[in-house]
Amino acid sequence: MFQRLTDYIRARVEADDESLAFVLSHFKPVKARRGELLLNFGDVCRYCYFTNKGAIQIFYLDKNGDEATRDFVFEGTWVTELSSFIHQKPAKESFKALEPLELLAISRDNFFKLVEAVPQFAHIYQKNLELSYTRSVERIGSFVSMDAEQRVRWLYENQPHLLTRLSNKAIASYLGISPETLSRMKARL
Amino acid sequence: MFQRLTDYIRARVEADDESLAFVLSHFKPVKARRGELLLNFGDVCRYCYFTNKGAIQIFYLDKNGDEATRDFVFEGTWVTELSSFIHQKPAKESFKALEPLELLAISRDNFFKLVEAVPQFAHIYQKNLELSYTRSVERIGSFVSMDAEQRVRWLYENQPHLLTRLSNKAIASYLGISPETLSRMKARL
DNA sequence: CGAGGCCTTGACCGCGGTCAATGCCCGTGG
DNA sequence: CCACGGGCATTGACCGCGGTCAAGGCCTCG
Repeated sequence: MFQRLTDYIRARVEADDESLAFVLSHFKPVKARRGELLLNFGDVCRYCYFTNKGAIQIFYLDKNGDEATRDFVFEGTWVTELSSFIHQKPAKESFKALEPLELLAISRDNFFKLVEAVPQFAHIYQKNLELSYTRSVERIGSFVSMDAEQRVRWLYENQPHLLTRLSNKAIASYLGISPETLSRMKARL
Repeated sequence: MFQRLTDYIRARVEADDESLAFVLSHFKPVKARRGELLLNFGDVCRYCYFTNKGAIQIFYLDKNGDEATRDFVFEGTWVTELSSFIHQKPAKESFKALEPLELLAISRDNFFKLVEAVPQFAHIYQKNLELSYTRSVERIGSFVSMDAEQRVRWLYENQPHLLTRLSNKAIASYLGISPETLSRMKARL
């Protein structure tokens, strides 16, 4: 249950058994079925999750009620609606299980207690913020500087694993294009 | 010269005079003229800047060689190409002075030395990462879930100060639309 | 003054969205 | 075991949002 998170931590920081156990003790296992909503926009995001297994779609609803994907999350990474999580205010995004999920959940208070108390945990948090921010910046760049075809090419070259694991519909909404357009472009490449 | 940064720090953390002076001693003043490039994509981003005065455009070049704006930065905030700054590898973005600039620059090594040595500085860095990431996430949401008109409206409602301070051309490239389209939409609102 | 850049407006066009039809896959129940 | 239904992928036809091109006016700065 905690094996993956243990490996994750040990791969990133030096941690004695006691600190590690202390950190792990603040997480509790959570499961979700395919299609289940982990977070519904409008609700407060009470937890930060470490993903043991599965795939999650983070999305907005556009004016037509269609899902507009902000990001995907897979095993070995974290997921939370940071703004909602930090300030415990209503979330603007929703999380949906695209596959059966095994997660480890930690509450806001416990999370920041660990950040204060365990320097290694603060370090992991900092590195994650840096990485998440850097990825977001790249993604913004793709929207302001590329057209639909260039973004599809970019996905093929930089995130090919997404193509094999996710539905066309999900990928299209991630690229900000319609499923039909993605289908046509795949046929042309 | 250091007044604004001093105020900025004091407003965010408790810091004795000695720590504060220690932090400030790692920054050096930099000026730039309107139109000057602070960073050219392909070069390594050697500094993180605190903006005392002025406005900066962070942009990519699209396939036509036009500027595609990832973000704007004004006095009282930080600017760096984080990925390039951390790993000292070539930057994908460029920075341009839209107004005469007064900056305070700190090198990568000094920056992370302060993060390690001064808890208050680490805290400010963490809060900034959280805020920057949160803003980026919102911006990605605007691209996947809104059309051009909705993004213009969003700008009017959430960032009206941009409209008075920046050229239409710059704002259009920030919204991912052409200057002509922005001009037409402004006429209709 | 003149040159260059920006804003605005009009005319045109093409990328990509929408709508609809078809076929496939797969889960569910008779 | 097969029939049925729902969701997704694909393809074609059509259309509209927004980009491109061009012209004219204005402002700034050399």
